[in-house]
Amino acid sequence: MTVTIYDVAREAGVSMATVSRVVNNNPNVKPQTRKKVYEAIERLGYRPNAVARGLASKKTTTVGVVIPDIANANFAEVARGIEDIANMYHYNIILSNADKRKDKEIRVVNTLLEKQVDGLLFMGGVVTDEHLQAFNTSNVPIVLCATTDEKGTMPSVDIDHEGASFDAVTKLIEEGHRDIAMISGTLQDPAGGYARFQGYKRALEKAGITYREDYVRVGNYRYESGVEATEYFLHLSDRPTAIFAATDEMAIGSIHCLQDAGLTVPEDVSVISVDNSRMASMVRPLLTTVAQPMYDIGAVSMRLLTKLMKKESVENARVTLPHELIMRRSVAAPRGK
Amino acid sequence: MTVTIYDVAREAGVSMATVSRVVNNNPNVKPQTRKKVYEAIERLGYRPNAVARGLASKKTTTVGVVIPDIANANFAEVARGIEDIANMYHYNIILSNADKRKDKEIRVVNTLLEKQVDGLLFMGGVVTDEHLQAFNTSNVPIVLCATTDEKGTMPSVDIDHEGASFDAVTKLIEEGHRDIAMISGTLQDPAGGYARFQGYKRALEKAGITYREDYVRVGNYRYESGVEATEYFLHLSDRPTAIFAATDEMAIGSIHCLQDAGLTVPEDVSVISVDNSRMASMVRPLLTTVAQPMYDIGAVSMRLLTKLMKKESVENARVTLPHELIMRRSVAAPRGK
DNA sequence: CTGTTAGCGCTTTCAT
DNA sequence: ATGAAAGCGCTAACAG
Repeated sequence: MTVTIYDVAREAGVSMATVSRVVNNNPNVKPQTRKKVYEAIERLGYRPNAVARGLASKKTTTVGVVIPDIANANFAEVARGIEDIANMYHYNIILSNADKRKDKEIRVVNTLLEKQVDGLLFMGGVVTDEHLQAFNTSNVPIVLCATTDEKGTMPSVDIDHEGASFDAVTKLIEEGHRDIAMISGTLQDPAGGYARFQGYKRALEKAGITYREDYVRVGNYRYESGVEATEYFLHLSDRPTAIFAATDEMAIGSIHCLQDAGLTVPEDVSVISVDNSRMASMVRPLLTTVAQPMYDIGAVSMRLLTKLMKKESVENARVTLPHELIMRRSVAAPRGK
Repeated sequence: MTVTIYDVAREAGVSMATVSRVVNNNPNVKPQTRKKVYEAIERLGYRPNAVARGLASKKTTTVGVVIPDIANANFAEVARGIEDIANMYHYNIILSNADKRKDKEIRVVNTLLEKQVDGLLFMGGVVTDEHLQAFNTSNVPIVLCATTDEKGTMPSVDIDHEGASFDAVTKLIEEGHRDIAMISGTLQDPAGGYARFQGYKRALEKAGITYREDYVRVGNYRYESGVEATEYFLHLSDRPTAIFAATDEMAIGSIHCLQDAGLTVPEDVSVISVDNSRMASMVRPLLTTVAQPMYDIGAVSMRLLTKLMKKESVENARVTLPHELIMRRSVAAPRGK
């Protein structure tokens, strides 16, 4: 019922080996023979079985990608970068969602490895010792994508979260702000959370501004937590003149909360964030934010992985991509300056 | 170097068959033996080779999902629904992006089939005869997800795009509007485009309102095209009192364009759309929109696929999920009513 | 409850 | 340029 390479061989009057050569574009086949084989393939509607091929050749031309949350626009963008480069090098990708849960992440890595992927891209999230342990059992290369491990033992591609955050807050300071609040991500998250918080603190410190605990609220990256945090700030006796949000989405929540309270952005309160998601251009006022090159993170990490899979030498297996401040309309000098 | 089932067998002093049985949770193994095998597995760090297993058993416990655009929030949501149900039934999924391009869609379907997926979910986009032809070569079940084929020959789960659109426009009419413009998607797209346009026309017709060509602009589903279309409407001598956008994103572009022109929504112009994406709650005013159950579309289609894969009988292989009007703040009666 | 033995459909030496 | 034959690592009768 399924037509195999053997059927094609018989139909074309050649051996399996020859059919295999034709299918794999091996040049050592007489054009005439090649033609015969192609015709037989056509006639029979033969479709190579990638599973059998994978078993025989020990290569699947497939790379596994574990993504923390497919519904997250940032990760989706990274995935696009991965896809594009994977296509270019003729790799297929298996995208597996891991729900940002450690147990599932590890399970998914193991499943992918069982499926004999030729390489693995591990995206986002915290990389614990348990992760490292799972990674170590692999005999195919793995690169971290949009995350890094503390130890620095794995190949990885990421941006400088701390620096991006530092730049955003510094911009506020340059505009003359001193009362700067932050809507942070969870501090357990080393990249989007902790690092950005550290950048905020460092910028303050450098400008000689004393850090105030009540100027920091921890959010969950979502819109709602942006509005909640901002509500809190508005109730403070000396409310901030500027708000730095760890993500665009929280920043937009913040802007709307401000506006709903009758304040105008940026005249009354400035808002800045990091991400530069598409939504940043879909608010009024347009959001000033630090752009992270998500697509590039995907592309570069996939490119790195191809090198590793081909056992090419790589000069630098831990790359940090540059970020950039995108000036739009949500930041201005504080009132009276 | 790679440890195989044979190594485990030797280490545990049993046969390959027994190891296979414990790995596959076959009850016909003495607990003691089972234990021995588990220990050997542990000691050797054995990881079953899914490729070999797939070849031998002719089952991969993997289903292929072709997604038109992974960066599209709607599709991502569908994917989540698929994922959740797939997990529940212990299927892995291979997510393949197809860039909304027909050639790539067909290529991707073939690749997935070569990889011997046990079933296929084809998401979004137009289903042409060429698609049908590719689907026909498959000997595993395929279900259309968030789309249908005109012919009605394939299993599918979708919503009633025409009806959703009709309901949105009818809401506007009930509020007293008669001058209703539409920002449509491309008319070549049968679901999000053409069907919604038809719904608009039918609602108008039913209310005895004459259709005006200059009240319809074709957009590309994106924010910017919402802005552009609305600019056009604003230049009309008798500008509409309400705007119906085929997607939330275009609706938000429309709202912002209106606001930038000094108009207020919904007092001066009402705006309604269909989608109910998360963004609908991230604008001012909050967007009134018809909700499509994207997650459910994914979940239901995956569930349907599992039945098909198990050759269970299904009563109805073409399901239409209900939509629902979500009243928020972007619609009001026209001025002077 | 356990072992033996054929394959699954293909790639890959090794000959010729 | 082509063919023969030996696996790849596993499952699935079948036998016992």
